Amino acid sequence: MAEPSCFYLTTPIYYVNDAPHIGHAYTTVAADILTRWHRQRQQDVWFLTGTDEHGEKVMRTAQAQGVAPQQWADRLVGEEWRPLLDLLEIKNDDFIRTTDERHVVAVQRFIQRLYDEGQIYKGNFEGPYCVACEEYKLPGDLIEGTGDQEGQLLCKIHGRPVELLSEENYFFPLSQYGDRLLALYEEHPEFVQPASARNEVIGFVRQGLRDLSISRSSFDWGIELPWDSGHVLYVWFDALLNYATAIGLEDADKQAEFERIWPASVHLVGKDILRFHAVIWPAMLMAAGLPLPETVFAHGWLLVGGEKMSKTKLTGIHPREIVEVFGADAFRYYFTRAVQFGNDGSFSWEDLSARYNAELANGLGNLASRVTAMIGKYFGGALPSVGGLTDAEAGLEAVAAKALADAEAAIDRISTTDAVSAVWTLVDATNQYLTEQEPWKVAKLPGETDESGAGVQGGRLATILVTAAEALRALSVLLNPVIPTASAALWESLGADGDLAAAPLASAGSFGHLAAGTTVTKGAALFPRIEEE
RNA sequence: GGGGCGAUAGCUCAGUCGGUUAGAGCAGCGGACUCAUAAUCCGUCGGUCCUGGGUUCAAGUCCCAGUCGCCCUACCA
Repeated sequence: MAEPSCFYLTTPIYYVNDAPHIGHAYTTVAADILTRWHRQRQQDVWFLTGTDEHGEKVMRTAQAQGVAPQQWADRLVGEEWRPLLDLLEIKNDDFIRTTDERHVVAVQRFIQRLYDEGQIYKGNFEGPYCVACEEYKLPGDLIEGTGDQEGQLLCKIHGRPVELLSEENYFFPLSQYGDRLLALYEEHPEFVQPASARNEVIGFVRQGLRDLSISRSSFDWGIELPWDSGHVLYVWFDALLNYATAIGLEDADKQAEFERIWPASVHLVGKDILRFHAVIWPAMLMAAGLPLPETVFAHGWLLVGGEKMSKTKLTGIHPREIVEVFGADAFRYYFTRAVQFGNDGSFSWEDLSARYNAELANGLGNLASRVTAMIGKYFGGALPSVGGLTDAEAGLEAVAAKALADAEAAIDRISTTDAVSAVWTLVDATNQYLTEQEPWKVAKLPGETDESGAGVQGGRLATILVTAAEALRALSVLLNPVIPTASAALWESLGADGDLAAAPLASAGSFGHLAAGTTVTKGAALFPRIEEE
């Protein structure tokens, strides 16, 4: 695969029906880690997130709260969705709302163009409608009535007879795209990832596609069809277009920007909305003659107590609950490390707490602490000059090189979990290196310290501590995409040169970057131990 | 009804193309060490790879049938 000129990654736009939970945060964090990683490679990156605000559900929720839909959306975006980004240290380049003027205008132009080209037709949608559900049902959602209701079809959920209703709608001929979509999946196996998601999509498309009703006339909270003000656009058709409208689709003034950024490198989605992204979205783009995204990546769910987290089952957890106790870095680290990206994974407070203490506090935090403390103790906080290197130093540097290479490869296959695992080998190897080299004992050997007890430049003690400090420098670069706050603190305490964000990722694969004489300070604990409450 | 995913150590999970004695982390147990956030390091205990068939020189891995769990089936990451 050719390296794209711009790494363009999107999260789904989140439905403003309710406040975020850790599942939404999980997606956003993964997206942030991937884009920060590419930026650390000094690559051109664009990272988009935002909110999906139209549709019947938002309208109803707003009504229930006694406010206009726009007010409701404004409130949730202002009080919940935007603050979530700050809470989690998300570094997005843009935030689009489907109620943004730029989006509405571009969507109308886009849909008008398809209409003018004859790619949208008017038809009758007729089907069994459940009044209680307020929606059309599929044959599979119905059961045969018995007794008094013999011969009637009943809604599976409500057990009451459905009515045959018809509605005049506009349709997108999705059924015509089946073959082209299957060819796409075949020719570009990377288009839908992971493989399990790809199989699911292929199986679904092989069953045959139905044309998609893309307008609604029963409510008005949506984007009006420009040629028929009695209809609003189906919310998914509206929502999917955000990925393109945000960067200038259908905007003559932003043509250059659009061409620079599009197509998307990765659309990150939860597996529940995979079909929209892997079936409808490419079909829409094909209809418009636009280049297709490279990859739609479906990740798994966070399970609580073995089940998909859900508000209705009271297992929804607000990200704030975790961040307030453990911090944003820990949130970002934990979900990345503990849940294999692409699979479902269990969340529990016990596991979070255990990993925080074992890996962040005892592993990385304590390592930083012991190294900076010894440089303070033996060298007054001034990094000494190295002496002769042994196999042990070369060995540790080799671990750093391999950690970098493995992590890079993992990021390229969108496995943030594997990337962090690879990086962590350097944390473990450095702790091990110190245990084996025993600098505290070396400090007592003759010739390693002068009369005042200060370490000697270029001695064995100096070499060990500089090597450990170099490993820490590499770690702060490698971990910057994952735990930016702690990485910055570590970088700072090492007195490393320049801006951490500007430190090329490649520099983490080798030692010798810290200048002798650099001031090393033992700062506050990166991850203070959190005792059980 | 149709479809997908999963089941591997007490817990959470890896396991590539079928290939030696099935791995990691945590928890447990034993030891070493004292620079450090009661930390770190080493060793060790621990498995009916869901069940039953099949293919194969060889199956956690492939095929068939089943059990259990979760989910999708067109508006929840």
